[in-house]
Amino acid sequence: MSATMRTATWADSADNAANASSTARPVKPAYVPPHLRNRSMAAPAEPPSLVANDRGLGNNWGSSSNFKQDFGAGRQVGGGYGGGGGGFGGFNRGGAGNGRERVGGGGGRREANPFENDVDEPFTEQENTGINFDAYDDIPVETSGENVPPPVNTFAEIDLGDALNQNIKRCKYVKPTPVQRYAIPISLAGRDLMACAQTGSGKTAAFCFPIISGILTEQYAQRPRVARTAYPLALILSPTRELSCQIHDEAKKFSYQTGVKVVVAYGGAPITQQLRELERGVDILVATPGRLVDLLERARVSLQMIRYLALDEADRMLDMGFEPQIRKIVEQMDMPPPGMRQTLLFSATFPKEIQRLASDFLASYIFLAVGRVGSSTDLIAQRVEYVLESDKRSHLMDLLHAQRENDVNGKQGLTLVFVETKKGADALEHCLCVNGFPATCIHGDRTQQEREQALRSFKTGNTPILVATDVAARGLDIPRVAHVVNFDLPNDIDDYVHRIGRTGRAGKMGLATAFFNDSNLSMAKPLADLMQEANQEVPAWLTRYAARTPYGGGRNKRTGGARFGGRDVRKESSYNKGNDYYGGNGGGYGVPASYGGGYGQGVTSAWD
DNA sequence: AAAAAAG
Repeated sequence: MSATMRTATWADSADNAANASSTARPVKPAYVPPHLRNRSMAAPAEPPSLVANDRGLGNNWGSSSNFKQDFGAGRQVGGGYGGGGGGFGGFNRGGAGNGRERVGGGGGRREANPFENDVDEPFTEQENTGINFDAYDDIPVETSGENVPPPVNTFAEIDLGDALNQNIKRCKYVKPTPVQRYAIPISLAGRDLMACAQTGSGKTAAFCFPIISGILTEQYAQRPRVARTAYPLALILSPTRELSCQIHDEAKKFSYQTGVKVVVAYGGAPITQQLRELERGVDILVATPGRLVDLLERARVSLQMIRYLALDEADRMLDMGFEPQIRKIVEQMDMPPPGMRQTLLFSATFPKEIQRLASDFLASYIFLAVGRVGSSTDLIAQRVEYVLESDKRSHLMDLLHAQRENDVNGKQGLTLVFVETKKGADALEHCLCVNGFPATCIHGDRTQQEREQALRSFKTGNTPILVATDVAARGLDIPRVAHVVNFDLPNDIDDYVHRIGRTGRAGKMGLATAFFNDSNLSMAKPLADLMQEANQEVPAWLTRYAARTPYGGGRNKRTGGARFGGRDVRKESSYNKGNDYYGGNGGGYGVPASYGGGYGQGVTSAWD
């Protein structure tokens, strides 16, 4: 891919300049912005106490390098050290002392301020205030299970600790989202959780807050000191590299100045840097399954100290064939069994396979189902247009052109264009660029660096058009996507729902346009049904196609009633008896009989 | 059939 091929000719010179500078910027997770590099270099003689304050660890503790000095970095401290948490007064308020001393020993590197990057975002809170928080109140939520802790209405009601509360403020979170209102108290109560919710609903914070808070407040046994092996306390698994990066970025914000160390590991990037990060100590490890298995086999990571396990986008991971690797990680390595760890399982859909995973990985769990923020029902306007294959490109450019005319205050709304194949993505991107539309693309054949660069360039608005395969369909939270174009419709209505879910996020309106032609016949009925349910105008021609298409329309999971059939699977399994580490709960897996029929059409349509 | 992910 030559650079010129990806250079837009249409954007004005200022845009081009911005584009060039942005794309030249390295975007690896460990990237330290220049101003921070300068700062740490400019302050070599910074007094230890100031460093300690910076880490939020209280006045008496001294710098981490002092810590090393006083207690010997490589020495086994032994049982007597157990008092360390209290003895260092102020260190996380009586907490995790010895467990995190590896982290403290991390060499006194100054923690980069993860919020500094927010300034780089051209779209600031000014626009974020446009979030329609009232929309949250309409989101349907269901919980089930034994002794479900009541939801909270404000962050203040939850005791997350000062440091975390401050980071919540820095994140400008005003009010917990529905999934946070329910999931945080459940997790803080130590319960396992099976949650049906999508990214964009505030899911990441929902599982990060309790994990960070737990790491800060609980005592942990001394972590073993095997050379070059990292012992994280929490593991967060996600299906794609970009999603792992995104979770890592957020988790770093949430754990800023808490001393809790977050590390990300994923494929496609050089492993050496990740190994170095791991050696510096890790409390929370965010990873894609493949790279983690690699690290486990190299014995560079051990899971024996895991207290928290979170699986994000579990259905997606199964779709991608990760089940063997996930089972290996969770069941066949040295991870503590259910009940000895706290497990949080998140999935946008809830098919049988996920239920089975839940019964295998969770102990006495609480089930939580949350409707989408800005579900297709209300916040996404859906259009379908009949476009011949040969007309798609010019039709897309017409749309993009019209969109440009409509732009208010000079800012180009972001447009995400989904295509079926990687080759198709490259070709369309090239076509758009040649015709003066600033586009980039993301798919699995691009290098990880190119992928991250494309995403960044898109997010910042430098390249307001992103052509993508399904790598970007789920989970990625890209604010300000104004328009999702299904240039090629997927063959599965679920994929369609996920794709259009990239817009209309956080209570803002979104537009989704689909190009339909005779190669999409199998989608006619599911699409028409979905749009109908979402109170969208269904074109008469689509209704006619839908009527003509044989029932079922391909593998249409939405018509299947097997969503909750998994309950039986759970009953059949006898894991329950043997693994009930909670003792008192008598094996209640707690999905109520009433659950199956409990949802309105509009709600299920957002999940299935 | 295509996409994603370990190298």
